[in-house]
Amino acid sequence: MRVSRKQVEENKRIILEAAGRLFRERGFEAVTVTDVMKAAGLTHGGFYGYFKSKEELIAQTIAGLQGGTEPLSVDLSSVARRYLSPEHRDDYGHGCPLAALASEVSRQPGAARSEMTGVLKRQFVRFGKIAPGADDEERRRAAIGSSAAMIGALILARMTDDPDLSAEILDETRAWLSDSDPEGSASHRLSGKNPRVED
Amino acid sequence: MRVSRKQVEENKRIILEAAGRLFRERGFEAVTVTDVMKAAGLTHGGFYGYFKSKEELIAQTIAGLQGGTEPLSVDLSSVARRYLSPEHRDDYGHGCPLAALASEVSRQPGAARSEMTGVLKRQFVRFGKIAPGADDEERRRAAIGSSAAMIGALILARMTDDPDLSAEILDETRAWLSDSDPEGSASHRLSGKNPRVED
DNA sequence: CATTATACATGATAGCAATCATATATACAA
DNA sequence: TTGTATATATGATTGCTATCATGTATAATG
Repeated sequence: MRVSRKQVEENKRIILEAAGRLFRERGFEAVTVTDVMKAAGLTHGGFYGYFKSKEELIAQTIAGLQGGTEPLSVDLSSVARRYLSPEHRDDYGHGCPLAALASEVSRQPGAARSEMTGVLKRQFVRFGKIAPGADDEERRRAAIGSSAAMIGALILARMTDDPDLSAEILDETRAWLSDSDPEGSASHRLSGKNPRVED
Repeated sequence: MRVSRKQVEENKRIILEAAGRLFRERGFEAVTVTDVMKAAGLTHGGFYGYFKSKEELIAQTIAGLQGGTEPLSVDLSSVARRYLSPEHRDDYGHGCPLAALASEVSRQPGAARSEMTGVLKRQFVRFGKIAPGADDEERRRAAIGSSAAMIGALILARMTDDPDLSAEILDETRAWLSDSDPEGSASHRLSGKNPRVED
């Protein structure tokens, strides 16, 4: 049965939201078109009215996964505390799309990769604004490095079946990010001076 | 036709090697049993003489993927230079199993996860021996943090379809790892003092 | 050398998933 | 209100993949 135009728009949003959650939870391949439609409260048949193919669904889903675009108002240290928390680790469905999907996207066709590249570029810019560093170059470097460390740590913490090791990865990576150099000075990578953040 | 026992042993090694390469290149799901057997120079039928299931093949493949167990004789900085090189980035098939497969392993059943956990633990121990730090605790922290950063960076560099961004991720993460704190002191995370490494 | 066990090939089987075909109910236009 | 367009449901279809069944050549064994 036909539904209203507003409902169609709403349905598309619901489908993309369901896909975003399911893909992050189970990956692209393990999620079927039927799964997505069912999660959206519809049946599989209507799918091709919305998308040309599953491939297109994947690309559009990634395009919609861009986290908030408003500037972060906290320092990187707070971001790391939340990012590297057990809660985030255990919540694939609502967590960081890069940690959940970057590996799979590597093996996806063009559109998915370019959409996810957009997500990544925005992430670096956002982080660059709050990262410590004397100039823009240093801040961008810190944004890239600490993003890689956080994403890598989350992936590893999710991978292992050893709960102690998983917690250790989160905790030690967080500490290592805040830590400074091996001499134990007071400098902190993530909480150092940053001209753009007021205390 | 039956083959010699030596040949059987050899065939199993060839199958596992082919699987290791194919899985890292394309992931577990995209590689079929037939693909693996063909790459090993056999046909699909014989597969179940070697493995109870594809799941078992995956677990045994991961078990065989443990990189060298001999201690690293270089410092972390050299390791990072090779790990974060374009050559490693482009060689999925022979590269780091953690970067290629950690995300997928998260969604695999128990055996695969525990085998990969073993790979990870050994990696931390190996890195801990050459990581900078005043004591074992600091060195382990550095091993975990820099592993996470390198693996995360490789995953992101492989994901993006923007060649400049990909190179930037590798280069900046390497520099960030060697860099010290935001104040620009002379300390270096990866090349700092390490009592166990002689120059 | 004769017998037996077995590794591998060929060829099902069964199930699942993407995609397509068609029917129907209903929003929308007139 | 009437007619038409279309969103969705139901139900193929097609192709792929894991797994199994069977035959056969040949290594092992005595």
